[in-house]
Amino acid sequence: MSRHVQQKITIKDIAKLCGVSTQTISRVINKRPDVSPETREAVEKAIAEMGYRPSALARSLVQQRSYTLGVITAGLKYLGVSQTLNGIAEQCEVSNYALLVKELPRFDTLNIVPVIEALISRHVEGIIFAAPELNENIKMVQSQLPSFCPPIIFIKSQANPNYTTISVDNYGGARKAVEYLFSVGKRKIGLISGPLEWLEARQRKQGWEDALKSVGEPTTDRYWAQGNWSASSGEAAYVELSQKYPDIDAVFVSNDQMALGLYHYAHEHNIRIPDDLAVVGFDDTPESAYFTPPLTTVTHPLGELGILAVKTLLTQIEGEDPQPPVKAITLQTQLIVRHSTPPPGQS
Amino acid sequence: MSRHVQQKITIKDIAKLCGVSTQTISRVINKRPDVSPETREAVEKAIAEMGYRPSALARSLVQQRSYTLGVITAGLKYLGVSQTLNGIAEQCEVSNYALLVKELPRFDTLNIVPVIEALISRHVEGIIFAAPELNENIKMVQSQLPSFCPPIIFIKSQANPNYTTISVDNYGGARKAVEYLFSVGKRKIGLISGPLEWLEARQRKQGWEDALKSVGEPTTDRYWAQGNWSASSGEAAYVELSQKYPDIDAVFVSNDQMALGLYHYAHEHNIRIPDDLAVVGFDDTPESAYFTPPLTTVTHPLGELGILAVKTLLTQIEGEDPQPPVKAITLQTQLIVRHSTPPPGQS
DNA sequence: ATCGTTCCCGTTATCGTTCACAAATCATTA
DNA sequence: TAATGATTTGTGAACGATAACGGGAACGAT
Repeated sequence: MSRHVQQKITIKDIAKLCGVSTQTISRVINKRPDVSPETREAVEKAIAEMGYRPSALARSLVQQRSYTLGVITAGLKYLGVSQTLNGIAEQCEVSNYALLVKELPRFDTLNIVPVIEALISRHVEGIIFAAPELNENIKMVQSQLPSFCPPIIFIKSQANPNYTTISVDNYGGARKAVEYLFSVGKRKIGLISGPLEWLEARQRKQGWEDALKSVGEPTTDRYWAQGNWSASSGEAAYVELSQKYPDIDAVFVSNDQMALGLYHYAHEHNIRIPDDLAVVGFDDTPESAYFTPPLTTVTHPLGELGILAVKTLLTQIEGEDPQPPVKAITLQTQLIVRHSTPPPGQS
Repeated sequence: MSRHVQQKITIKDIAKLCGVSTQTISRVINKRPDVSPETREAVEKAIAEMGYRPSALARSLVQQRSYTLGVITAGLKYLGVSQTLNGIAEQCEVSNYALLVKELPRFDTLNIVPVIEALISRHVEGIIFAAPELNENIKMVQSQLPSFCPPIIFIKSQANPNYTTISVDNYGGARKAVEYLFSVGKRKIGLISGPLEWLEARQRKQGWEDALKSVGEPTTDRYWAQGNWSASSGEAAYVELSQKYPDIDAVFVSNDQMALGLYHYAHEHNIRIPDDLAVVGFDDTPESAYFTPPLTTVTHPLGELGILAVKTLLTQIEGEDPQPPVKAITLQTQLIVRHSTPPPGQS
């Protein structure tokens, strides 16, 4: 089998060509001061002419540093995950680290040992676990981590005394959404949640519950239906809600796509938004501003999440402290009021 | 600075522990037959107990094979790119290759030498260039490729005698869309294109032009406005079209998001879709089925694109032929008729 | 003339693994 | 009995680079 091995040019070739030792070449490559200007120039010329590229692999081996991070994702094809990955990738470029991506076959893949091992065997210096927390997957992962594991950060998962986590304030975002609906006079505020296996879905649900409780309209498990994040499930969930609770006058929908499904149904059945039914989404996808009517929604700083994960990881890796403190970072959300809800102050 | 070097366990530690040579350990790891059952068992036990993981780095170095692919992307935060990346990542997992991701700072980054070098220095065995073709970027890239470069595949770029390309039949998809609009009685069929710097935008525009020409309704550069793929630009482009050509009765919009922008305007101005204005999009995003009315659109097999890229690359890498033939693969699209156009047969 | 610096460069060992080959052990056959 | 073969194991070099150390040359100062 041809490996396209293409007779690599190594540091030795350059050394021979220049009539100096490999060490001198190494010094030039690494821009060390102790090389005479003439030698340096000659070496640089040879490097350029031969098209020599130092091997990061060999360097990693001897230096015991790979300048590589690993990220574990699931559901890359969905917008949320990929936006976070985008943040991670961008920050890696900025910080000059390479990025190794492992995609899990499913959201709730439990046996991640081979995945972690693949990363460790490639000497990543840190790992970002960017698959969503659902069921007990994170616990499983944590229990499976090998004893010698590089620093690892969990994105979007519950704070934990042993591991650094970076998440979005789903709870607060949901509360803001519901409190706003209340402030504009809505009283029968339903919830279309994501699948409750998902931590994010539970957190948003809790925000909805607590918001209503705090204004004296407890839900007692009513006015609630569950979707699976997809538009079609959002539509189905609303059908369920409107049948069970015909007096519903607002819905907090756990993501924008399900809200779109709801819109679809509303348009077909002449339900006026926001007059008959106010709607608040979650995620602030770029499209949501162009729904009809434009969707009031909660921002979800997915890209920042990734950027911050890399930055945090790098401070751990490059920091002095061999046992850096565990942090639990939470990013705040923001309510974007558009026209699927009455304007502020109205009630 | 702490590197968390964590006194790695190496093959030597295991060898010492078992009282055999490292070579024997290597044989066990690689499941070679020439080890006695007892030794093998003892070694396996030691490996498990010590939590030893072979170093893929060291292995890559000596074997001159890294089992790693590199992918160069731009605009990961957009759904299209990330779906392709998803396909690539999935197929890499299946084929047991690692994946190194480099994200370009901009779509039209011209100097990609450092990016390619970063990949080569990490000994990737193949490269997938998955940034869209716009302006002359691909030519630039190709002219910059170092003489010793692993096999490279260009996704979504023009066929080329020197490099393997994998693309989607944008032209054919556009033709199908326009021909369908014509077949249901629309005659003044406009185009909202993407930025013409993008090859994909040009190809779709060409499909629109040729389709109209072939039915005797040449456009002579009329009935056309340009957007930038975003919903807001789609809205603006339609405003322009409808003012210049008030008799317009259909639009082929180059992606679903711009179509959403158009919808937004249409709803606000009581333009009935499809009666007053038929609309066809492109991409078949999951949301498009939940637009009001559900959008007729053209499928865009982005995930397949990635899967195929990896498979093709691997046959080149693992194949016998040191100079595998250049291929130009084109994936077909499909028109999905929903309710933003009249049903078939009507005219 | 001797010494100490500074500057420049080379030597040797090392990172963790595999390859090619050699050597040892044991059983089998002439 | 010795030779043959099969099985199992070890040895040294190599992959491509860097770290640590040492040595020679040139210089000024004593």
